[in-house]
Amino acid sequence: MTSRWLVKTEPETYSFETLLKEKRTCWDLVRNYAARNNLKAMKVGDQAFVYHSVGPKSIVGICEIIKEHYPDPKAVDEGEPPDRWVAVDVKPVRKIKAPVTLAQLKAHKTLSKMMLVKQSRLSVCPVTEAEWSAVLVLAGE
DNA sequence: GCCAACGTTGGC
DNA sequence: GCCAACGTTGGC
Repeated sequence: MTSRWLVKTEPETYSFETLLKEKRTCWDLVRNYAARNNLKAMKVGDQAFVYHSVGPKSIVGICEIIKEHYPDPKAVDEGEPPDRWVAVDVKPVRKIKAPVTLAQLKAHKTLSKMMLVKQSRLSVCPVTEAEWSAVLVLAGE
């Protein structure tokens, strides 16, 4: 049973375009327990929307989990216990046809209830199957 | 740049 | 273990 997710990133730090170029990356630096728990629940093969949290705030693409959670190396470098913060590895799947903005999500009956909208501070959040397909519709797919 | 909402910390 | 104070984040 695969699940759907949404991960946020600041395009200046790490954009979806960079992921497309690099082909895979370590999704690290999550420092929030709720988000961390979501990372831990991710399985290989799960897909996630990639959301740019600055600039035009919008969902821009899809990535896939290729390695399940392991200790975040940067957190360990900083002296954190290895079981505290985790990272996963992801690869890009594709760019979506048209980015879906936060404003669009808020205006949508189903998507306005998304955890991304409700709990804006959560950087890794689950997406339901219904939300997943509704976003793709807005993306023109 | 401001302010509201949320998370985390620390004192009791 | 609770709650107030503080710090940080994110939307506008």
